[in-house]
Amino acid sequence: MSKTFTEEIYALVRRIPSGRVMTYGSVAEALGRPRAGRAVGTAMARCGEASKPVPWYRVMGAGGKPSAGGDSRRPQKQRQLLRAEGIVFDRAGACDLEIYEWIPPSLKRRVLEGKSLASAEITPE
DNA sequence: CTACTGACTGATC
DNA sequence: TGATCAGCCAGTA
Repeated sequence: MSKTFTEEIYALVRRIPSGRVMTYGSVAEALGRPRAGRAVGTAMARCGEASKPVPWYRVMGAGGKPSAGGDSRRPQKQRQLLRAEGIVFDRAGACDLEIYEWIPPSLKRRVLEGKSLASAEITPE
């Protein structure tokens, strides 16, 4: 039970289906720490050291735009990989989270029980 | 234990 | 539309 927050992040990110994405903030929120988006970013920066591969490119900034973080080529590569999964980006280089953002089943259930099910219901498929 | 560091985010300018 | 500022966080030195 001493799984580190980072490991939980990797586990969740690995569950994101192809063609779907999550934001740093939503990942943190899904793990019970709505204000830990920054820590999520730090973890993604080291996902290469994870025991199993992590689809880091399926995690982007809150605006639906790929994150930079120093390397200006990463966002480009990220978009390329996501487009290969069917995701479409607008001229500003952002995708519509209302369509592609994935809501973890466990969290989705909680949302439905609560009240606002906004984006949780309009997810495709 | 304290200090510093980011692939964050929303508000401001 | 783009740059800056100030909170928030877990991991690392």
